[in-house]
Amino acid sequence: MSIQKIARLAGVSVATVSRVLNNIDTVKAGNRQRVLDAIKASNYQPNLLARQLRTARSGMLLVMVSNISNPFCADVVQGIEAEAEKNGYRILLCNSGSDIVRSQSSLQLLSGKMVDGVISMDALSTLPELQNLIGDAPWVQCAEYDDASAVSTVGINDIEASRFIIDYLLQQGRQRIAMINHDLSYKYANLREKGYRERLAERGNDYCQIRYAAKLNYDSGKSETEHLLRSAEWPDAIFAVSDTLAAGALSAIAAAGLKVPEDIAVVGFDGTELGFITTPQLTTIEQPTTEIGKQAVTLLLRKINDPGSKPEQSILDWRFIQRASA
Amino acid sequence: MSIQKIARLAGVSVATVSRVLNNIDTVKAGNRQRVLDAIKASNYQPNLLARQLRTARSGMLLVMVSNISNPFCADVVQGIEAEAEKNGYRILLCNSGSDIVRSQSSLQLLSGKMVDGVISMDALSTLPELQNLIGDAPWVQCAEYDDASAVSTVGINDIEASRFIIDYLLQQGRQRIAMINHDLSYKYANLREKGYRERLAERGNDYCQIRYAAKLNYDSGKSETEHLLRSAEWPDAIFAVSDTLAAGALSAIAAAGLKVPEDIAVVGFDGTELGFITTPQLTTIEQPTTEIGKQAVTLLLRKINDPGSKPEQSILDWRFIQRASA
DNA sequence: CTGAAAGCGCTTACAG
DNA sequence: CTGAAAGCGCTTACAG
Repeated sequence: MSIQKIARLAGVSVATVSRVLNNIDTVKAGNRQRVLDAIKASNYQPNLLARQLRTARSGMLLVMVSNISNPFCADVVQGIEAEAEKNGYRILLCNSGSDIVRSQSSLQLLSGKMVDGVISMDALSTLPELQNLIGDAPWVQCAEYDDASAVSTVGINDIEASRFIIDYLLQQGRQRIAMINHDLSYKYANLREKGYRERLAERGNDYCQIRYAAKLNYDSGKSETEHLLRSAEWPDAIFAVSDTLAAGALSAIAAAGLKVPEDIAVVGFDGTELGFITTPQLTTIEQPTTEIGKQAVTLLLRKINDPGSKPEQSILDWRFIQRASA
Repeated sequence: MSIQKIARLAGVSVATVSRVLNNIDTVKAGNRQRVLDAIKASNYQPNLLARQLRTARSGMLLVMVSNISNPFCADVVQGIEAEAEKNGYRILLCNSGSDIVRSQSSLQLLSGKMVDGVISMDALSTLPELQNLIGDAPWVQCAEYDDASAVSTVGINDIEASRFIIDYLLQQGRQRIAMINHDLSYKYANLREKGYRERLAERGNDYCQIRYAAKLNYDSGKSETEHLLRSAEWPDAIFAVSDTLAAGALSAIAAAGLKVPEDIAVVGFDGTELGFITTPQLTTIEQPTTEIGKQAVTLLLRKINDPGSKPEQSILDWRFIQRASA
């Protein structure tokens, strides 16, 4: 079923059908009605491929996340969706699983003109293989950074947040603060680790133990904590870079027969709903999650509408939330 | 940058460039190399819109979920992705938020030929507005059913699982079993409620209280439980149709100063990781989550490759998991 | 082994 | 207010 057949059915030209489809009001009422009738009668649906090929505009934004199971990601996506919708854009979500082949395949949607721009929450900038797929297409990094700053980014000041946590834990009298970090290919992981190391050094504390979680989930948090508990010198506090990891840490600690926060304090990161579900509830850094998503869309649309505009860096505020775990 | 320009650069016809792009091996080595060089030199990326318009095949599957924040959905999606990837397909995820306008917009990807088929985890079949968008395009309902059975479905036997839970709770001596269900526009919600009602009636138990959660999340579970606790006759057991709701129930019960399972037993549904995170850990029904996703893809591809084939209903096994909450 | 040409289904100046 | 025609960027018989 094509515009051709509708035109034939309605006894008008394809141009007129197209005008009706696009709500161009120069069409005479009678003709409009006949087209509308023909469309209804034949259950015609316009071919988006043809339309977008012609107009070179898709109205779709690609969102690449490494892992939708992480509630933080899901919350950011919600912000993205809300703002995109408000501006007449639709979201396509791709779960990269941090897999380069899958990321590559997703980005073909961009280079292949199926989407108008991309918001990524993954460590793409470290992957030169992907650069030529992105080219200078509209792109913003969300809750992650790009060193070259050739791309717009939105996030929080990770170093400061990290330093704040260390200060807080030291103030509570903790002596041996361990960190459960994410893969260092993520820039935010570097920054949070920097804050951790710097602040401990400044305070003359030389206990420093860092584990790197393969994934930001409960299981990784649990097994990395088990590692920490097997080490010679136990930590008396754990700073996990995501609430999901922190939830895993709590489990491991409980399974070892230890108490939180008495024996070991645990601090999470993100401020997701998980912080209410765990026992004890999580002390954590709250990110302005949906706001990050909204801001990302704003920056992306600015770039789409004015391709010549300069990349922008947007830094939003975080908030420390004290609950029972530390 | 188009195939035309590459052809000009390489001094061959567009047909030859196309052949190189599609790995058709009739191209003479010299020409192939010149095309490859031209592609590299100009960082050419094929336009997917044009290709797919021409071939009428996209290699993409649309997955519609009502809420990616639900870990059950995320797990099913993982199964879908794995199986799709194995068959050379790529996934596009759309988060409908149970919003009809958004669902409609997503389904245009199907009617607009941008994807080859759709797997939905949402209650679409109850929405006649969407039927004409789907038409007879390849479609499978995942963890949800269609009465007309004009569509393939994959899921578990919800009635049986529900009856099992009731039996278990009665056996434990529970007298007043309440249910926190989801919106009845979901067929699975109907089935589980049917199991609940039927079994209670069969056992001569006439306490029956049902709350309907607006969303399958922690917050809804919590507030519906608060409602239950305000009612005249408190339940001594709560059957929640998802682990997320059950997690909310646990919070509300703890906040009311009551103990689980001593005062109130709680049973969840799905068998997600959340069941390990809550305190106490959740007694729940485990669904074969990733398997459901894989099976959905299998059925969908069968339909795509043989459009004339009949819809199939696939019923997988569930498992009762006893943990501390009931 | 290769190229000219048709065509996928749209939109959009342009002319009337 | 409307239609004929060009063209978006590909693929694919067809002829050579």
